[in-house]
Amino acid sequence: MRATDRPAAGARTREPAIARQPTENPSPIDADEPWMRGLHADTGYLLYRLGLRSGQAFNTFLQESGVRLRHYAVLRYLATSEGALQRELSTRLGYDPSAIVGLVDDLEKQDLAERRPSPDDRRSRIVVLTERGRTFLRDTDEAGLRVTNDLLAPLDPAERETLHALLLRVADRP
Amino acid sequence: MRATDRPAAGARTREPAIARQPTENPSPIDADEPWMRGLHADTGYLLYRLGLRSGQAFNTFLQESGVRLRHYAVLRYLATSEGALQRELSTRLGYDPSAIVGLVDDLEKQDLAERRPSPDDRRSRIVVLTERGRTFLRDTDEAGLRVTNDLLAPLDPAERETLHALLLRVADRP
DNA sequence: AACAACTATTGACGTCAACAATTATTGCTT
DNA sequence: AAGCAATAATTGTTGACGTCAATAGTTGTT
Repeated sequence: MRATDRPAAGARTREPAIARQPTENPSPIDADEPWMRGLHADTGYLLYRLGLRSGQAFNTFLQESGVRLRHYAVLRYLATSEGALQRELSTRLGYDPSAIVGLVDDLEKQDLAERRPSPDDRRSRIVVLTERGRTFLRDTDEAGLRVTNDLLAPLDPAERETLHALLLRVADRP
Repeated sequence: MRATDRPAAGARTREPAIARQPTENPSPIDADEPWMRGLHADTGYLLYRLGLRSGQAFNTFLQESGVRLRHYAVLRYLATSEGALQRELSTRLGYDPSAIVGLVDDLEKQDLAERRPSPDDRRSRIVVLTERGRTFLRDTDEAGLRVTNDLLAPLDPAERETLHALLLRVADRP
């Protein structure tokens, strides 16, 4: 990959370039200069954009359930760990501690999780799934998978597997 | 205010997990249940999370430049299309029309882009890059690539290529 | 006993996405 | 040509979200 070669490509005859009538413009990506490559040429931007789309898809799926993606993430994490300190939820899920407060509040209001005092440290609260939280996860699991499958529709199973593995590699480093 | 905490917390020793909330789906609790797989088992969630990380990385990179990721996206789009209606920016970039207004406002304030009246339709404005916008893209291009490279550090070039191709396939369907 | 570090919590501030409503303009219909 | 639906840009509002600062209660250390 070219690192620092940007040798005075200037002299771009500043064409006025108006009135393109671009209602159905098929993106003329003939980049004679590197800085004018399209947005989709950047993997980071693709990730950003697909992340938004994925989050939206998940949220609309969860919309009927009363919880949102962030709550769902907490629930799923609790399903694997069976009890977690709020501080742990914060660091593992990447949310601010102050955000965890509200999330657990909401989950408690819906009887999907509950706080228990920690026997070791009275500062800490241990958040655990309730029975209703468990059945909620069980009932929504299938539909949740469908959301992802929908998102990855253009890929065949093998490609999805590859994508997942690559994303995992990228993600696994705090 | 820690007055009334957990009133009747008496018999809560082990949670024998009897479904007192009879759902219409009486599936029993098996050993390894699918609904308790980790969050990272879901590609959609991985995308969501990496998208957030990518967006943050881009924003911190752009922070010094005075613009943010959304502005940068507009600029990059303008670099390829050389003039676009705000409505076009809205649909192609996925932002709400009302968001485009503020973005173009900001870009105009910094003399990175400007609105021009459309000769065909007086309702429309054509947004074009200014000369300063072009040099801005040219100057920040290299650092922008570095952000993505940093994000994809765990992957070798071939894997990045694969990932990019897969993401492109997923993204390309409006 | 005093003090620094930590956990959960609250509050404030700015960003951001999703909608509804408004203004100016266009195109269609009659 | 006059009325009317559709459209482009804009304004405003609402709620979600991330970040940071500050606080109360608690722990461990000195």
